[in-house]
Amino acid sequence: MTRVTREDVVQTAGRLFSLYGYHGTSMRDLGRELGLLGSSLYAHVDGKQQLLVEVVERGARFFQTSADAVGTVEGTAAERLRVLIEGHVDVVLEHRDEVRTYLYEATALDDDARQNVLDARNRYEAVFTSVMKEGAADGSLRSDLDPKTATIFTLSILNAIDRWYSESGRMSRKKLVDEIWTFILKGLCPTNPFL
Amino acid sequence: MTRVTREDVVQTAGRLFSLYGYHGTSMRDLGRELGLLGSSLYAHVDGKQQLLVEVVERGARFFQTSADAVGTVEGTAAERLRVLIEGHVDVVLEHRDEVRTYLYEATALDDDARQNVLDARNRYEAVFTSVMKEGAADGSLRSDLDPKTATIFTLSILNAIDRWYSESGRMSRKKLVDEIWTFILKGLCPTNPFL
DNA sequence: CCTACCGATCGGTAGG
DNA sequence: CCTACCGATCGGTAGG
Repeated sequence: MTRVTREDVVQTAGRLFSLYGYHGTSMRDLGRELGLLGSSLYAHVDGKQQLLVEVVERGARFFQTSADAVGTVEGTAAERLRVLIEGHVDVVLEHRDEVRTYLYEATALDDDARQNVLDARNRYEAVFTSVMKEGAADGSLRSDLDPKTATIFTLSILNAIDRWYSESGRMSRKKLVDEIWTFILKGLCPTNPFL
Repeated sequence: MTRVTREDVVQTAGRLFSLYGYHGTSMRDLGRELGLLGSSLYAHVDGKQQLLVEVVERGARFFQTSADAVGTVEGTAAERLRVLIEGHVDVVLEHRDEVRTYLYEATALDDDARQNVLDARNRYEAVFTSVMKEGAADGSLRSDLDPKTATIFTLSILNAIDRWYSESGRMSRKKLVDEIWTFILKGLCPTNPFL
């Protein structure tokens, strides 16, 4: 690495935060990873908390960008849900460090920034919930379950992916999405006409 | 609190670890919470890492005890799965601090203890996977899905409960289990004969 | 369980 | 981006 940029600092911070947590990462750790002293980082950033804010904001932005794109998708609500799920999986697997930090280190944020994260999560969740409601209306999804609860269960599966899935394993990303889709749509029930 | 016991120390450590993380909790924080100095804690425990090990082990033990009980349940695999799910929900909601520390702070454990946690998780997961396989065999669950993947998805939903569910909210614990059960069994698909 | 303390490490700054 | 350093805090110990 010839020259450390601010971008390098933020990215590496994301990696260390996702691996060891915010409180488990020192500015000296971060500097060492980049080949410079901890104190030299302050030429690039204001402080440690700013790094966390920036990494977490990136995580939030990736998800929101994915959700925004679904507004333009034509078709049934079920089709839009499929697109939402694909987008979520892509975000998790392509921005693992930022996503992990966003999901698990937000508690280390100062009050204002933490509230922003909660707001962002609620906005993102609301997109899923809307689609669930639309699905009940257009008949492409069940109408008798609580859309909010269904959203939470769906996101629980999606957010946990980074805790077990490895792209180098025997399950491809497409297969992963298919498995999720089948599980969420059809469930474990055996006497299902779609089998 | 008249007299601080070792049990008080471990329990309070669990609470702080679950709230602020292992690295976000100092021995002085823990002492303050108990009304004594950080250095006084060493009359009760060997060190901070020992506290983490103990809290995490409790989390693992609660889950394993729940899973062990299902071995005695008669009936179909689907019925045993339902019992496993009820047990998991009970453990999460009755031992939130230990469970959160078990799930999210295991990375702060020393190598040996962390390996023990991974082993314990695999043992517990294997109970679910066995039941999924039995369900494929006895016809009470679908036979065309990967039992390992179905286990992961189910546990993803169950483990995320502590991140959103509040016992003081409008959803009772029984209703929660019912919602999970319906979602996992029947999915979001509308044209289902069980509706 | 407190007093008094240890060496190590923390986030961060001044000045170049 | 380094040198040199700051006050604060860390996990932990000796001795009572």
